[in-house]
Amino acid sequence: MFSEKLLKWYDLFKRNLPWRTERKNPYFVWLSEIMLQQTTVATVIPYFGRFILKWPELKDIAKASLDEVLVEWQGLGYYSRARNLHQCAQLLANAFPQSEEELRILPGIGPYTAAAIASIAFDKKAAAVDGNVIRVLSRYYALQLPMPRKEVHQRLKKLLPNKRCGDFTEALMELGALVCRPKIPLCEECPFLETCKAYKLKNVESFPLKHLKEKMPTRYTTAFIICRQDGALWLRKRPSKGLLGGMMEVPTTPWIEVKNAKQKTCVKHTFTHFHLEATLCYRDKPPDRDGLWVHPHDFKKYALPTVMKKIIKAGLKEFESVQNSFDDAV
DNA sequence: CATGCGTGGTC
DNA sequence: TGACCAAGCAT
Repeated sequence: MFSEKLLKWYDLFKRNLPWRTERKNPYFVWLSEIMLQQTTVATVIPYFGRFILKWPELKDIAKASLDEVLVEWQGLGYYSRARNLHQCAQLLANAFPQSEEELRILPGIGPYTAAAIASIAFDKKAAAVDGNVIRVLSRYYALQLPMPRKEVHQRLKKLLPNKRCGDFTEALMELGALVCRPKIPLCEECPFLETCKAYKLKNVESFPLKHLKEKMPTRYTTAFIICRQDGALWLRKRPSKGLLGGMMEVPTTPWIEVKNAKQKTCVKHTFTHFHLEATLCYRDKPPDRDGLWVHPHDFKKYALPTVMKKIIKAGLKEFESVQNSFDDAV
């Protein structure tokens, strides 16, 4: 029996992760699942710890402002998750629904997360299909489909146990993360070594089929380091939707795919679907009224995405050396 | 259904 | 250094 063998393995090898508490905490499960979307466990752990320290329960984060949530989320990426998290907390305020169907309609909760919360937090019989599960079952059944998600979902439903559904969901993902890894899978340590079709075919790593990706374009911009005599920097808030929605930034020229030959790239950063190269430009007066002065000491009060932290760091460093050489000269 | 949406680690 | 990857969702 698939589920029995998997659960036996899980009991022996599961990790102690901060959201895996003895008594199931739906708030912890929800928060961790949102954070773990497209994000590694190692990256999530410190963020999760800070969130539950600041907001121990759902009702606590429900009282927080979006800006407060974005400040704690800064650096984690995919900022729409933070906006949806905040909205979801406000909608619920008190408690989570327990069915996959009711969870599914909440902001930021899609098919995977709904099934994951229903099973992990409430032990409902729900099939949670994520990247791990697609990889594990694509290999186990040697699925040659280019888009195996639907097929994997059908197969997974038939594998679900009647007891310990939550553990089963976590176990399958844990197997994918620790043993049935994308690269260099540890097949010798896998409980399904003898029944895995991909292993029998001796090409485990070729599953699931990966489609070639288009090369990412590079966009170019000039970022303005607008620094006042007292060291304060001019920042503004980005529009609430889209790329880095609701986060703070230094003013920049439009990000376009045309390189200005004369300018020298100071900061490079890669986003989901393009590279960015930024040139720095120094000013002492803001271009308009859209923004505010922020002292470096107060940066932590504002939600700055990693790309802007890089630009500001490079900008202030450069500014300092310019100032110092000026000071030396006089 | 394809595209937009971050970041840090790894090889 | 750069390409690829990691517990998806919204539109």
